[in-house]
Amino acid sequence: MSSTDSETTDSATPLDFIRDIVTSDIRAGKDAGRVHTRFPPEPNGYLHIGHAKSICLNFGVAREFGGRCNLRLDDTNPAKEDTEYVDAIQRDVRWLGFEWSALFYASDYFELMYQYAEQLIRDGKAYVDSLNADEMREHRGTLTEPGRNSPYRDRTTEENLDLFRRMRAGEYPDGTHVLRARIDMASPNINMRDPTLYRIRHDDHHRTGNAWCIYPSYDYAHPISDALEGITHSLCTLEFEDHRPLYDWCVENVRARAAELTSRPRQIEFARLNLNYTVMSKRKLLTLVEQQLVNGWDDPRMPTIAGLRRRGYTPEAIRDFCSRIGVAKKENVIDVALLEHTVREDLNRRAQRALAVLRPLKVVIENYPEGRVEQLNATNNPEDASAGTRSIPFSRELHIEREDFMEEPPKKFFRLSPGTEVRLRYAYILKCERVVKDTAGAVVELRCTYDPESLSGSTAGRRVKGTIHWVSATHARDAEVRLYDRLFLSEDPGEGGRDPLVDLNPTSLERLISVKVEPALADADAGTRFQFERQGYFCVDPDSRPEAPVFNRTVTLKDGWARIAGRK
RNA sequence: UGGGGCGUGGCCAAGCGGUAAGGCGCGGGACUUUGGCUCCCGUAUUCGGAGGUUCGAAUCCUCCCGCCCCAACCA
Repeated sequence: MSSTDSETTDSATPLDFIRDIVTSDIRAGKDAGRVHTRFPPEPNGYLHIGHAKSICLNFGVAREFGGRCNLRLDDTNPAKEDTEYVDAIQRDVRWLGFEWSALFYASDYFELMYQYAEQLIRDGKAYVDSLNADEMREHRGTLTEPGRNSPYRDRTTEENLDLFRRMRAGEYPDGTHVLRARIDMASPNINMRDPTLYRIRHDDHHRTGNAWCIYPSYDYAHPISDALEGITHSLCTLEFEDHRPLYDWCVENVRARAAELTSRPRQIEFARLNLNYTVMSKRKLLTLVEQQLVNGWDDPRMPTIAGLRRRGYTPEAIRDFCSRIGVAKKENVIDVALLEHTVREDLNRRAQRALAVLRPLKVVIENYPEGRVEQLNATNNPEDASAGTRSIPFSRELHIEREDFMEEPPKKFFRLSPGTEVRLRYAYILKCERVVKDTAGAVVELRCTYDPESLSGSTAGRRVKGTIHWVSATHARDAEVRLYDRLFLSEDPGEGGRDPLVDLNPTSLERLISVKVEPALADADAGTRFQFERQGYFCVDPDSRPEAPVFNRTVTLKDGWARIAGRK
């Protein structure tokens, strides 16, 4: 396996308990020193940032130890799965910078799994049960009481085989029979109380069509898939810890009769990622999409890989995030500020700078000649000299940011107010002489003067406290900007079992439709990222057209002024 | 009242018997034509609690407390 993106930008991956285990396994000569992992998503939704943690772990471990990592679509439940999802999953894994050693589907193994199941029956390790779901639940017992054997538990091998074959042949409707492992109905581990191996589902499968009407359960399909692929370390999340004895049971009992299964994969569990102000379950994300509370799986407010991509996140930032959060067994809730920090850090060194005025306020420079236009020199990226410079037009009428002017400024306000001066970025020092208001008293225009001797870079050496961005009114292009805020107001949406939807942030999306941007911006391709100086990082949305450019705000810049102002 | 896990600063996380790394966040300062970036400095006398072993314990032992997961023919 390999990584398609530069790895040098990622900070060194720290060791964690899983890498410790792999290291000692190699040292002990297990699996002849082979390391083989797999990333096994179910194609029933889009991948999210939590999956990114698993992807980075599985592909990362394989890469670091010279091993392999498969992508396996765990498609054992036709009712929920769809090819749209299998395509999206592959696209997102690749975009994150990983390439699988091999691509498999659990459904590739349906015939083999079926044969193994028949062998289990012949070995007396599985039986067909004809209890319905309710009856099965009653027989299962409770957390503190053992279960009771099903009256069908002691059917003969011949009867079980016959029934199972007829299940496959489609002779029975959904829910009438299941194949169960014969383990121990009194086990203190409920997962070992004769778990279901196969159920009847007369559903078309996205890959196998109508070839099957019985489908293996996760608990049966997963260990066998791992064993068939020669997986050595099967990494999954904590909630499967209780399933490990069953995982081992399947591997052992199937291996005993299947010479081709040479490997004995080991399941290791780690804590899934949780992010504050975010929901992470595919079920909840599906609800947001279906109820149209967001604009699809790739809505920039979604924690999906597709959403983050459209929002302007880079694969490098996401990988860096995943390496910083660590891998452990402790339940965790990562502060979304860490995710934001990793994009800022990445984009700060990569994104070209630009001037854009989100909420324009008109400025007329009374002592600047009418009709005159100067081309001023601007730095494309102060963090990267090779990014070069560009020229931007300056003229008598400008737009500045409304919030950069205050008629009655508080102390420490270093921007524009009546009678004060600011530097116009890359241009001159500007002084506010007069405020023009409409009949309602709202400020509609500023009449200003400039200091012709103060051009940026000149030797005048005069300094003012503040610098603001601007754009020439006659040259500016109009654009739409979409400002995103967190989707949920609560740090823990749905906390205490309430509906997470009541925690939705009603203003998570704000569209600004008359943003003024410097001319060159309008022609940028979808996906291009910029820093709008003093504002944040923005990314050209796929909806963007040259005559109607659209930018998504990826993340704001850190705002020291907001912090100071907020204290008062 | 069963079983499986987990408890180190606000959030993560190293640590594996020799005297608490690092990151994010937060606070202060320097620098600054982005109130960005960068750079300094500060931020756990203590590791869920109580006992015990030891010259020495976050690390070993005992008991206790708290939190999470498991009773789908989901994964």
